[in-house]
Parts: sequence; structure tokens; C-alpha cells
Amino acid sequence: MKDIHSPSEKDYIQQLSIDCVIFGYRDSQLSVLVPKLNFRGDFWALPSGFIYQNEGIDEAARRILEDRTGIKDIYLEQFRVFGDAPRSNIRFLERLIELNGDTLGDKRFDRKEFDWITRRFVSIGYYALVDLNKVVPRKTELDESIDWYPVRALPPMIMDHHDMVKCALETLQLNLDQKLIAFNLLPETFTMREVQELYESIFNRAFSRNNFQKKILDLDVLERLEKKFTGAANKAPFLYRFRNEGVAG
Amino acid sequence: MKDIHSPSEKDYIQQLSIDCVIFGYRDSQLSVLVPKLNFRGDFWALPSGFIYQNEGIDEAARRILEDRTGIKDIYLEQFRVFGDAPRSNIRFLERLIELNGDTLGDKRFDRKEFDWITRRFVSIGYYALVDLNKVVPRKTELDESIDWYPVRALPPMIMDHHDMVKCALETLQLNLDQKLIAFNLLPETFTMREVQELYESIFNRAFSRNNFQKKILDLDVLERLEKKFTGAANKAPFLYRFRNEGVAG
DNA sequence: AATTTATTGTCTCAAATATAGACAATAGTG
DNA sequence: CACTATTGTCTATATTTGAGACAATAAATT
Repeated sequence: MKDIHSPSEKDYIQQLSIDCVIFGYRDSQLSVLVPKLNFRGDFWALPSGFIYQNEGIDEAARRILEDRTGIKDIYLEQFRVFGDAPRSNIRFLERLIELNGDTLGDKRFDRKEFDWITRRFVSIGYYALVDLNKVVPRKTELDESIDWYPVRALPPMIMDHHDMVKCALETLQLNLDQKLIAFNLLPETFTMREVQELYESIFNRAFSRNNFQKKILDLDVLERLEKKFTGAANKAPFLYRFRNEGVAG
Repeated sequence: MKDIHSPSEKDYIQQLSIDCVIFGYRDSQLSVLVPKLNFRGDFWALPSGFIYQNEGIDEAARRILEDRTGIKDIYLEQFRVFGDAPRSNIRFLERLIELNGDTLGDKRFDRKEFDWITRRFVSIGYYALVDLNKVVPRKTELDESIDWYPVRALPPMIMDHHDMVKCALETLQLNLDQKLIAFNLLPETFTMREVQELYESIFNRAFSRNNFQKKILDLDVLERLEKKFTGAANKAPFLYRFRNEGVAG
């Protein structure tokens, strides 16, 4: 296994990176997974990394996500390339050096890595949507912490990472109906209300209950199971499950 | 100006390229612009090139297209990144060397450039749709010829360039309504029938005349002008023009 | 000048879809 | 056993979509 903290320039494709926008869902709330970098000063940045020479970009995106967050076996998809000319880390790095200049000699962030990072980068954006309950992000040495932030209350992030989240969210909204199954974010069985709350948090607006149910059932991907008795003083809702046919990867 | 034929490794971003799928339209026929490489043997490849260090990727795509074809001032858009691991030029190059080994010492394609090209590449796909009448592709030294091929009768192309065209066409179909104005492919003024024939060639199917007109007019981007007297023995159709408001780049 | 021909602009009508309101069904509660 | 909160579904109405019909008309033909 390679050590992600001291990348050899030979092993990675130069000046090309991958950034991941991981949407997490729980309790009708849509969040984004954002690590805080392990330096003095407040620096947040999307989970990102580089591509090995013998590795496909989709493959790289999956590995990077697992390396940086411990999340694996989820459906990731590219949504856009970010490659404007002034897109480099320089301003961000200047401030980082200003605040951390005295400790930058150590193995974790030596001069060589500086050359690597200060160069101009083109980045491929990948996004995913996961069940926040099922996923426990694991922080790495690179990060001070890693947390879920509500999508409409993100911390300040470096470079164009805010634009990336915005762009990823638009793509998510556009493709949600088709991707509903692919993203394994709902529990094994769930109620229609849970699906609706998921949609409402992603679109940030209300849907009418009766028509929403019809629309989702018309997608023809759900299977109705027995009822769910919650103990609440009302009619028990049906449970549903994704019909598993032709969902091969 | 840089000489595109002898790229310095310092000037370009390494292992990252741009491929352009240029759709051309004329006489109800959708074509793709494909250069034939200037070597013995039949090698076709989409117009492609590399990204300068101080250049945004959209900017690079426009420059590459102009360098390779002479086409400029058109609306280009990225549609996907192609970056599978086995995506290199090696097999293609082996055959090229086999057929051209004796002439490969010249300035146009020396050993240094070989190193450049045999490496593994990630490529950003850009696409555009242009009026084939308004655009005169100009071939460069790199190419034996450059021609328009009907989209459903393309020459054999290297690597995954066929997949690229397929993917670009799907993106084009998905976004045509929104992009109708952006692509400046119709003449200054045009009839509804011309718009319909354009759509039919892109979707490869017929649309019903009455409803097509309604749909297009409902897009609310056209302005009706005077009639067009063609000399044909029938009712003269109206001419239309794109309303120019808020089409700023 | 009247007739014919090919094509266009628009109308209508039906089918499909979307949107909103209404209401009975029911799992618990007091 | 009424009461409450929520669910499943039905119906009625609007909106969009799809297909046919037909009058309007520019030129060619009689």
C-alpha cells in the first residue's frame, strides 16, 4: 500500500485531482461531509486526492473516498471538471504558511509536497448520496476533524469548493429519480413519508403527499411490504423496499 | 505563439488532454468533424490537444479547436471525462510505428513526443454544434485530411473516440432545447421547417409538424419576421430569428 | 382569371399527465 | 367509544401532449 501522505510524483498523474461531494441524509436533513485540515487556522476542504498511473478515474474516486473517510462500496458519479486557469492553491497556502510556518518542516508536509500542492490543478468532481446512519466517517492524519454540515450551512471552504457543492447539488436534483435506487441511502425498508422527506430535503421545498406517492410508485422501482406499526396514534403506513432486479453494477 | 507540433513538457499539463466532438449540420444531415492523421495507414482521431499551464480548460478547448480546425468563436461545452486505466495510445502507436517506422525521425514526430503520447491519458470531452456552411475546417500539418462524416457512418477511430461521440450525442439530445440559441448553427433567419429538420437529424426520427411548431414557439426564444418567398408553388413560410436578450457569455 | 398543387398556420378534439381537494380507514389515546 | 393524527386512495379539475383536420396562400397550370 502507498502512503498517501508522501506521494511520489511518479506514481500520480500530475496536476489532476479528484474532489468528492458526499451528501449525507438523516432526519430530513441533507448534509455534506467536509474535513477540516490539520493545521492552525480554520481550513476546510472537500475530501480529495490524486490518481495513480494504473488506476481508472472512477476507481481512483472510490479509493480516495475510502482513504480519506473510510466510506466504501457506494455509488459515486462524476458531475463536472473544474479547471479555470487561476485555480491553484496559492492564496490558501500563503495563509496556511503564515499560520503554520514553524511546523511545516515535518514529514507530514515537507517542501516537496509544497511543490506538488502549489501547482495549478484541474479537478474532477464526483458526488454521492449516502445514508448518514450507515456511514461512519473516519478522519485521517491529514484532518483535524471530519464532520457533516447542513448543505445550507457549510463552513468556509478553500478555493472553489463551494461552487463544487452547488454544482453537485444541481446534478443530484436533476438525476434523483433515476438514481434513487443507485444511492443506497434509505434503510432496507422504509415508508413513503421517508422517501418524501428525503426529496424535500434535497429540493428544499414541500411536495403534496398524495401526488408524491403516485409519482414515486409510477417509477416502478418499489415493492410494497407489510405495514409498520410505530405505536403512534394513527393509521400504520406501508413499508416499501427497492425491487432488486437489474441493479447490477 | 507556441508551436503546437513540438510541445514542451513544461508548458502543458501532463497526461491530461481535451478531445472535441464537433457536430456539423447541413441539408438535414448531422456530421462529425474527424481529422485523418498524417501517417501511412488509416488513423482517424477526434481533434484533440493539451492544456497550457496558464490556461483554463474551456479556454484550452477553444484554442485547440481553432488550432486543429480553424474553427473559432463557437459555443463549446464539456460533457464528460474519459479516464479508464487502460486508456493509453500504446496499441494504436504500435501499429503506427509498424507502418511508419522509417519516417519517424523527423521534427514533426520525434522520440520526445513519443514519450509524451505513449503515456496514459485522461481526456476531457468537449462538444459543439455548428453550421457546416459557415465553418471551413482547415487542416494542419498533423493531419492528412480533415472531413465531415455522417454521424451514423463514422470512420474507424482510435481508442475510445467512438464512445466519446456516442456520449456527446446523448448529451446534445438531452440539452438541445436549452442550447438551441447557444449553438449558432442556423442562418441569421430561418423557417420553422429548417428548425424541425435540424431536430430530426439530431434525434434521428420524425416530429409532427403542428406540435413541433408549438413546442418551439413555447420555448419563447424566437421572433417572427416577414414571410419568405422562395418561388415554390405553395404558401410562404414565416422567417424567424433568435431574440437577442440575455445571451451574454 | 379560374383551377390546381404543395405546403404552411392554426384550430379542435382526445388522450395523457399533473395538481389539488376530499374523505374514508385505522392505530392508538383518553 | 368518541377523538386525534396520519395514511391510502378516490375524484374533479387543470394543464400538457399528440394527432387529425382544414382553411390560407404562393406559384404553376390551364
